Amino acid sequence: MASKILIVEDDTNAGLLLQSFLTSEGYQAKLALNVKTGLQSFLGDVFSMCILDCSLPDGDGFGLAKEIRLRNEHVPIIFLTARSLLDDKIRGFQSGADDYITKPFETFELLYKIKAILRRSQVQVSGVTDSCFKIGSYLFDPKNQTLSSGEVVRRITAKENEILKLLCLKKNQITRKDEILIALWGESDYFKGRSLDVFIAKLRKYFANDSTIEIENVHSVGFILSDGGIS
Amino acid sequence: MASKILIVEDDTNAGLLLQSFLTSEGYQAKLALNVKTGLQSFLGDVFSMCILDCSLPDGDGFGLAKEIRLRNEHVPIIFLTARSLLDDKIRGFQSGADDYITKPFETFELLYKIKAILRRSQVQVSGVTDSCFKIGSYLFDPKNQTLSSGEVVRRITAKENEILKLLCLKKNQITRKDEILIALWGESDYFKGRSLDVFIAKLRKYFANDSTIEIENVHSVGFILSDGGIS
DNA sequence: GAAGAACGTTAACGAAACGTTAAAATGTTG
DNA sequence: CAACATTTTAACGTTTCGTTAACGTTCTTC
Repeated sequence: MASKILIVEDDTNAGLLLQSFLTSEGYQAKLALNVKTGLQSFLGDVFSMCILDCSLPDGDGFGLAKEIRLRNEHVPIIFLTARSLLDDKIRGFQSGADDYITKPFETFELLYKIKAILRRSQVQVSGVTDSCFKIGSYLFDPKNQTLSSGEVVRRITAKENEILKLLCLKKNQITRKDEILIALWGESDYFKGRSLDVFIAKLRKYFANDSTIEIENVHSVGFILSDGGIS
Repeated sequence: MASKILIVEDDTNAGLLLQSFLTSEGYQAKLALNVKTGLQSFLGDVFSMCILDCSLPDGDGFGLAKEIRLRNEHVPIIFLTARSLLDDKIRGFQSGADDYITKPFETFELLYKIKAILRRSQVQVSGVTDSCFKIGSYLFDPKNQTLSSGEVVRRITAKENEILKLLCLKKNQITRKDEILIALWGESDYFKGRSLDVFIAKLRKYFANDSTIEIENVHSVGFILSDGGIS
């Protein structure tokens, strides 16, 4: 699975160029144009690395780095500095950055830096990344039993967690009812079935804000979790 | 315990200057003047990081880096390049370097790079080494069984220590209850579980002064130690 | 379109889990 | 063994979660 990299850069030209370069190198690059959407993007997915411009229209990269650090202690952060001012570099490192690169930069230089940093942080990320599901605007972390949307993190119960995990493993496909019942209760009778219905209702409520997410029922067969978007 | 840094640099002036600077910053710096003594030094001790000059009298830093990599997959390597040639940088990264810095350099810039790289490589081995954990405003030293806040040092008991260590290793993540029970008692029954609850209550009391620290319960699953950061 | 089965949702109940304090048991040290 | 520290058990109040019941809606079949 390709590493996801978040780019926050207000210069659209430079941003798109960087994005297409990283994509061509086998990464999955997401571009945001300001602090606000940058943070939103960060909260809405799991990234292996962030590349932040120092100066942004609605603030600066340093503040954004701190916000990101608050939420994730380990994700590597690289700064893009227009000037090679020592002061900028130091501010970057103090905000929790791992490295910086001065514009204009040689793309291969950036690529090698990215590789070096990812190599070092891979062990860290791999444990968390593979276990997260993106469901519409929500992020589901079955390991921690959390369902987060932007700033809001909701901790769900063990049973809800197990059911949602099964639904996610077959996203956009039918998850058979008896399959869930056997997996969670070890047996499949009328009452367990009703219990499952209650849990489905609860999950639907959690996703009520996002109209693209649906848990459809397939009569007397099972349920389908679907979100309109591309995962 | 100071981090040991190996410097391999043939320009004695620059080498000594760098050595004394790093020493003044609290590191333990060893200086070697060529590839041969550099490798000897590396093999004769354990270093947290290597800083290599590109051009050396009896070879170059790239070859040395490869030799070092052969023996240690993980030790961070920083190159000093006289020129800012892209080619040199790429050769450096290909030899397994983590970063480079062009001479003449601002010492503080190097210092921050060193800090950033050490921070990242320390996290990796944190599961192995019994280093200290930072928990909010507290410092937890599992080796000495101490929990200190400012001037105040409290010695905690063996069981408290073990439990807190497990929680710290998974900070902001769920530590499963049965995992703790098996690790400490070798079995997981009702009474051991109640005992664990008592210890959790004690730990909570120790952290009562710092409202950012929480030991949350995840019903029938386990506990989460968190200090302000959002998981 | 009528009847029965399956589903959607809400609320209430009770069992199990948890939080905390104190006392009893166990271990340690001089 | 005596004084002390540590751990376990007991006890009691509080919280949480899963199940069930109840009632309404939708779907399927004849």
